[in-house]
Amino acid sequence: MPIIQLPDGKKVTYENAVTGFDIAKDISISLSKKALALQVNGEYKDLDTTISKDSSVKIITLEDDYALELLRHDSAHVCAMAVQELFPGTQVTIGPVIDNGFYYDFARKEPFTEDDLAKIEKRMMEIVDRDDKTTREVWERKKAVEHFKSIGEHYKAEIIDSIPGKEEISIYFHGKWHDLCRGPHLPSIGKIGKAFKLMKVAGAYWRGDSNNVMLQRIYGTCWKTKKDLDEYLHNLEEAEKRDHRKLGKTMDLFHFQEESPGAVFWHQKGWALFQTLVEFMRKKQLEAGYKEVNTPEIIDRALWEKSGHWEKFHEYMYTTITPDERTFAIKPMNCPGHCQIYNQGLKSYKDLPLKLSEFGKVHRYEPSGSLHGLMRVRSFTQDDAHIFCTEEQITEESVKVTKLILDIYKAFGFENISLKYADRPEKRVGEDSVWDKSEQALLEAIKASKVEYTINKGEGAFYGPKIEFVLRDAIGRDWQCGTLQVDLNLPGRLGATYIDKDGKKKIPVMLHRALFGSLERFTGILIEHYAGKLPFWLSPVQVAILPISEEHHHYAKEILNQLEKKGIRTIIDLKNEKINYKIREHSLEKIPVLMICGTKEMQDKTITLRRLGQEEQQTAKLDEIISSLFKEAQTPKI
RNA sequence: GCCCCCUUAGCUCAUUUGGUAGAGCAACUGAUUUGUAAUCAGUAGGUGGCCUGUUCGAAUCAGGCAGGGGGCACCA
Repeated sequence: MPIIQLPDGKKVTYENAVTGFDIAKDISISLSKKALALQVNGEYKDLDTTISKDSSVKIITLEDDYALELLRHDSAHVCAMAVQELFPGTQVTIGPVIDNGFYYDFARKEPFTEDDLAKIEKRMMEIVDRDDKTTREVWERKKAVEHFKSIGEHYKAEIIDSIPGKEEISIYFHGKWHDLCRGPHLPSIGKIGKAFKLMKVAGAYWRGDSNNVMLQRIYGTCWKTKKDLDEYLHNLEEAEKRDHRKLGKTMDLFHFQEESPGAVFWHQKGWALFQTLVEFMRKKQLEAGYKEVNTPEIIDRALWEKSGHWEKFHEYMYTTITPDERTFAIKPMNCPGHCQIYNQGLKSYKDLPLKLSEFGKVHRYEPSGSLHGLMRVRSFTQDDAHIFCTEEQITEESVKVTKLILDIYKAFGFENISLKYADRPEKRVGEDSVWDKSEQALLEAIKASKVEYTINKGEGAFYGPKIEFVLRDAIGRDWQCGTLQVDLNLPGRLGATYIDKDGKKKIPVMLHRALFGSLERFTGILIEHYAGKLPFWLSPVQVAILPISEEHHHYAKEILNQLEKKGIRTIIDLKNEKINYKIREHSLEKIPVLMICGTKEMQDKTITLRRLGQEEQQTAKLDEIISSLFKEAQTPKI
């Protein structure tokens, strides 16, 4: 006699065990038609699940958020069905739900082509029309393994083998087609509707391990309605428009070329932006008590052996052999260099914390397939610093670093920031007592920042725990930028010491920290965040002066002169073109301020100003406008 | 690094099955001297990523290399 409690608090007593479908039907016929699945005592189940014990039950319909997951999961199955109908002999592996859709990994010798994708999608539509009923069976493990082996599904058999003994092996049938699956699923395939689309084929390693064979992954997107699907596709197009690689070209900021893969050729405008960032960071760091230094790009292999980098990372290091047959490595990190500076002269506890910062250009031979515009390069500038301090100072310094990073991010309009905290991994160096202290210190820093955080258990570096700073951009993408790591290893290896109060030599703790990480990458993030429409202070060209006709050229040049005196980055357009043309051209270049001058302005010593993306104009006295733009050009206060 | 795809004028892109390339914008020249997102006309511009092969003939077919793109793996 199960008593079913519904979300509105109502309790219904049944004589016998009931299915979710029965419950829905008892509530209303319309609900039974809309019902997709169940939530029984918080767990999601199939609609036809039999309930024999007292339970609280919610009927899931398209209105629930969870419905989207069901739709996407079923779409993955339909994709697999379509593939196996069209390409017999293809083995299925896994097909989970992901953000915005699903994927399914297949094992097949011949690659899927773009045309195949269209065919598969068409077949999926037909399968949806067929509207096969879904049923669930629980199989005995051995039988399941043998069955899947017998039909040539070796990957499935392997998956079943690896499922923990306690769990039951559930097989879902959509008509004749069946798959090992945890579920739950929609009562019938037709319920997924047609708001889905296959997006792309890609390679993916079996079980995510690069030692394994490569499977073919088909990605798809799936939504509740056609409108949602269209909106998603539209958003993708919009995101493409702000791609920094595209904008970098059209805005004349930088380029790459094949002779130096993964290294940026900064054009004048891109470099102006880059330098503005550096200036800003330099100012903020000096204010925060950092001492800026600079260390060699190329250092003898021996030092990298001592620091441990050679052993762990030499395949990612560029090296060079000089005519005197010495092997040098081009620095992939700045920390050993900073340790050398620290080591000059005897340090006292009174010198700590010592904060050495550097805009250090580092080179890492990243795997070719990982390169991606400015976001992942082989040669980049870190806004790096190392804080040498005592164990007791870790907390205070970590709090300061966290605050500095958060403040700086906010200056760029990144309000949505989260932290990832990673604690001790299995393989590590250092005393557990020091790990206790370091982890504690980082956690305190996080709590003091009052920002949302997640814990990555066991994901810390072998030399210490770390915090990673993640910011969310204007279109909701997350970027991991800043990092703060406690290092219990390197100072000892490189012989860093200080004399403590008791007169004894001790090894300092080193905090590695980067605010943006790679300045190249951060520039890319900024370009995409602002969709190329950089704020005035960052814009490589801040003002374009557009005279109406030739008789206004003289006045325009006078304005240019005054703006340049104030350090405002200005161009003047003396082309023999109509004002419409000039406005269009410089708007497309995303110059934030256009100054138009004609006869009126020339007579009144005024200027007409038009801001990017706005149609309204503002006419005012020249000196007023210049002084207000000068203020706007200053780096933001934090 | 691995899988798939791509590489044609400065940029964006055409050239259907092999018969040695074409447009728009940009550039240049001339006319026009213009009031808030493209004035008109003309000129010039290409070893079709690179190499090798098949063929009477290759942008087109095959092989190799490089770079790029989408993923996977990697990211001290």
